[in-house]
Parts: sequence; structure tokens; C-alpha cells
Amino acid sequence: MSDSIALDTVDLEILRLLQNDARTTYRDLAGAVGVAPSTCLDRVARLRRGGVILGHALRLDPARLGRPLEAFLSVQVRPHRRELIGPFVERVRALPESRALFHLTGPDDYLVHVAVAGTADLQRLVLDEFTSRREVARVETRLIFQQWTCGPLLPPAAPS
Amino acid sequence: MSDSIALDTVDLEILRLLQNDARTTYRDLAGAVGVAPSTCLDRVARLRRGGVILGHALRLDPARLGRPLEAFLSVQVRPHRRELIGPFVERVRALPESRALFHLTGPDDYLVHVAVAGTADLQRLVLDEFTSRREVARVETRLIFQQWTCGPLLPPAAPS
DNA sequence: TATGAAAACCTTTTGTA
DNA sequence: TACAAAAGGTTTTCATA
Repeated sequence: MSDSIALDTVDLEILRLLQNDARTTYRDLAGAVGVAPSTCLDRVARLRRGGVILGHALRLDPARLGRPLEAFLSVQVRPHRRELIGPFVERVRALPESRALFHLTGPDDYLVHVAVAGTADLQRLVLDEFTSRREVARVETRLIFQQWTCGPLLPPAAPS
Repeated sequence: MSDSIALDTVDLEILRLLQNDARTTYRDLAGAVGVAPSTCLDRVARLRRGGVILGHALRLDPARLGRPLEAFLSVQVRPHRRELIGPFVERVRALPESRALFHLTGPDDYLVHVAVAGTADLQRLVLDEFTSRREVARVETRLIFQQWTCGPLLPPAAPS
């Protein structure tokens, strides 16, 4: 895990704009931050090389893809050993219902964010893919009423 | 909440490709799915209008932005009434440390995904922004050891 | 609704400071 | 490292099927 890269105001402004719309053209970006388009290109390329920008992702609406119900599953895996959790993680990641998977501290080892077609589908998922597994000791299901994405996750404006 | 749109094989293939790299050109997209570039443009525009594609987001590495430690905070808000939770949600969303916020079923009302500079910063966040608030009855902190994103969240291949 | 071709536009390279 | 301008692509429009 490397140190965080030095980011100046231009970099931060570029990141801020691209977070709002990752397809903003270099031309518009340049106009907004006050440098040349080719300079923006350089900056973005550097941010990519430096690992600050991991990629460009499409944000999809699960509901429009036939999965309007979302939930978190807290999963205890016992025994919590590498030879069991490796396959567990890969199986969960491969489920079409899985959106994200987290390995956490605390009594529940894993948190799985899932999107399903409905409660029947959720029940099937929990029973067939989780509790039926020998290594899964416990599953706790919590439905998501509503969710929000948050700000651009940027460091507070640096002193000039 | 509207029904899910009818998606044919071309739409699904386009979504699959764009999830891998949301900047794939329409020309490459067209080549891959076997239609004209202008048709791809139409398809993507339709998917956007239909709300399937919500937007294009930059995936950033919090660690490279000076926030290498991530955690989930489970928060109980009491009393759980609209006039309290509206401001609570907005305050949490405005925190630079917040990545995502979920309103859940179960004893803990909210789950906050945060990224911080370190344990000291996390402690400060919990004490100053959460437990010090009158409406916050309880906060439980779980660190994230590791996280994975999952597949493209697409419906299983439709019968032809 | 899809296409091909043309026009408009954006990206990327290059030479220079 | 940043810039301006040109070259090279891509996107988008449009007439047609």
C-alpha cells in the first residue's frame, strides 16, 4: 500500500468534476479548471498511473434490471480459516445477486450486499447459497429501505 | 418505481462491456456486438433515458486520497422519526469521510460506509459526528479488512 | 429501428517554451 | 510541466431502407 500521491488544486478540481460526470470532455475540463486540454489529459493519465483513478464504471439501477429489492447479509464463517474463506469469497462474488462483499472485524465476518427480484428470491438465495453451506455458521438479513451515495471523498481543500 | 425495461441481447451485451470499461468507444462496442456504431449510440441513449444507466462514475482509491482505513458504522437513531432522520441523513452525506449511507431494517437503523485517514480520525469521527448527537442512541464500528466488487449485476442470459 | 456516410467534435500527439 | 495547433479518431446527425 503506497503513500498517497501529492495532489494539487488542479488535480482535485479535475477529480471533483469527473466524479459528477466521468465523461466530461478534456475540453470542458480544461475550460473549467483553467488549463489546456492536453494538460488535462496529462493530469488524468498521471492520476490513472498513480492509482488514484481505478477506472470508469457504469452506475446501473438494479431495479431496472429486475432486482428491485436490496439487502445486506451478515455472514459468520466457521471455522474462519484461509482454506475455507477463499472459496467462500469466490462463490459469493460469482453470484449474480451479489453487488459487493466486505470482510469485517466483529462477530460477523462478512457483509454481502445483494440485489434480488423479491423476497422469494432473497429467501432462496439465503437458504440455497448460504445457510446450506457447511462453513456458514449464521446469516442475518437486513433489507435496505433506501440508500444514498455520498460526496466525492476528496481531501478537504488544501491550503494554497 | 417503474417496471424493468425490456432488454434484448444487444442491450445486455453492451451493458456487460461498458461495465468492464465505461469508456469503450461506440466503434469498439459496435464491433463487439455486431451492430453499427450509430446503433450503439441509440441503444445507450435509450438505456440512459430508461433509467437503466444512471451515470458514469469514476472509481477512486480512497487510500491514494489519504483515507486508507475504511469502516462501517451501525447507527441507531432515536426517536426514529422523519423530522430527526432527514437532517441526520443530510449531515452524514455531507461528511467528507462518508462513502455511502443505507437505511436498513433491523435494530440498527443506518449503516454508514466511511473512509478515514486512520484510527485517530475514525475515533474523532465517531465521537464528534455521531455519539455526541442527541438523536444518535448507539454506534457500532466495524473495520473493513478487505472488500470486493462483484459481477455485472445483469439478469441471467435470456432465452433466445 | 438500423444503417452508412458525412459533418462536427474531441482526443492525442508533437514541437516549443 | 504546460501550452498551442495539427493530425487522427470518435461521436453524432441525417437521409435512406
